[in-house]
Amino acid sequence: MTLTHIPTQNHLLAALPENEYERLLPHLEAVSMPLGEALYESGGRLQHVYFPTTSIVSLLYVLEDGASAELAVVGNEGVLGISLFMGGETTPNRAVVQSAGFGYRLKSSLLKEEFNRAGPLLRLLLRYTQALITQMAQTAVCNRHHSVQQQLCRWLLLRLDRLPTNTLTMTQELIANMLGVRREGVTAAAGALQRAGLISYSRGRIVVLDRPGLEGAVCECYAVVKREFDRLLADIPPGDPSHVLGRSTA
Amino acid sequence: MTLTHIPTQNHLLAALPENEYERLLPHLEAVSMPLGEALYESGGRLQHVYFPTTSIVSLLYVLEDGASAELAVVGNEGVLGISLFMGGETTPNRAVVQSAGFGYRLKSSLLKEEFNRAGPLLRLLLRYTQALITQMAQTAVCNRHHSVQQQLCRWLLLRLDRLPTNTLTMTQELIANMLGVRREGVTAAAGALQRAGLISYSRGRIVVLDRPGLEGAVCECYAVVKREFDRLLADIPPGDPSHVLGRSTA
DNA sequence: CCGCCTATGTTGGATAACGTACATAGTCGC
DNA sequence: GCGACTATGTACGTTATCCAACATAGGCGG
Repeated sequence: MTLTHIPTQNHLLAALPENEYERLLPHLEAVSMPLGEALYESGGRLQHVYFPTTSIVSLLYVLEDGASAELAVVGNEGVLGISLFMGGETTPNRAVVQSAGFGYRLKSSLLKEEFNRAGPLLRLLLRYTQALITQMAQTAVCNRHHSVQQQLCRWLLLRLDRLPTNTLTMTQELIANMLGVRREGVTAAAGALQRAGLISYSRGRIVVLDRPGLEGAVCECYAVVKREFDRLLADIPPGDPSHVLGRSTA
Repeated sequence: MTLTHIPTQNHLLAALPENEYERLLPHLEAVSMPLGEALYESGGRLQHVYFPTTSIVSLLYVLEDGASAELAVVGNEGVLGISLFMGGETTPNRAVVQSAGFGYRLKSSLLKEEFNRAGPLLRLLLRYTQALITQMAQTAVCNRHHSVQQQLCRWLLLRLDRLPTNTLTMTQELIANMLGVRREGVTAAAGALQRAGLISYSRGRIVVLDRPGLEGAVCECYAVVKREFDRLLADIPPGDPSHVLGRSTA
């Protein structure tokens, strides 16, 4: 149970060398991240960077007319608030918790201090940022060229990779907001996937029945992003329990 | 004439403190960047970062089926090859020269050396990278929600900002590749803009007649990107001639 | 000047997604 | 169990973009 509240469940934190991690540890504040919470708003100033452990956060852009689109999704492989260390302080989009859970946060001032050491944390965060850039780029291309159904598959798989279960809690209405399409479009695409036996859903509860099947129905965009994340964050061990325990008891 | 070959025509280089700039100067190699040249291919390893002075480069993503889309455009305000300092070494897209001109390049090894100093160059490049991220994000949203005509306006204005003239050399076929739409779609959109008296074009030569008019026809995406670039790179002086001469004669 | 090549213009039909409206059907609280 | 609410399903016509094919027309070389 205590395992659900250990910083090294976040892959970036877990990848830090022992001494770096120890230095950071006293400053990492465990936070609950409830569904729907906005970590930051467009143009808003962040006070912390967030390292999700069991939550999933969506980077959304909301247009003036209210239409929206998801730019990227961040889970325990990543961090929120890159504009703090990139130097811009703010960024013109929103970060909204899409799957409730926990995470750790670090005060902006502390992060910058760490960053100025130009040590492993900097290299790690920049590497992750490049992976995030790839995800955003792929989203741009996918938006242009692929069908709603293909994009829905990509969307599902990106979340599946960041969850311990094969069940997602998310209405078609909200999915539509994120894909930037109408709700009916999602209904049609989801219906087709259900008829194909790949997923099953009812009232906001989506169960993935056939992951390989989904991977067969998705466009190339998913694999490209996954491959880049794997490549860029290869030296970052995913939550190895002994590793985690070793640290938490140290 | 010699002014066309001065590194400080690139805004990033111009923004470096005197001593930093002087240290870099001997290593900056002037290069011609002819139309159509690929600075790097998808997944290809870069040997240099490029600082355009009079050229414009397009970051393109090419899908497996040959369809393509532009992710961002880089001119004398920026730099190409961010994956070298972000740590990924490669990136899954192409960089193609869209408007012939000149630029300067810096060996990858030298850049990393500079980068490890964690000085002004690092901060500058990261700041620029955030601006680039904004441009890519906006492209993703624009692809989803705005019409071909609006996107064409955005495309034109982004280039206009990076050129000393109001004339672009680019066929509708190539524009279509970059916007990720059909050539006929560009013909239709360009025709409408021409009838509205905003542009005039013939055989690959586009003249912008009414820039304010274009700005009225463009979607919000252009202004968002421009505002972010201005904000993030505000302390970076655009090519001030005396500044340039002062340095080049120093 | 002529022919070729390339850029642009136009057409007609197909498709995907949109906007609106309304129908069904779980789920929750009383 | 009943009503209200919310999620999902379905239908309509509209629009934007796509695909394919072909028509003009500028520019360049011989």
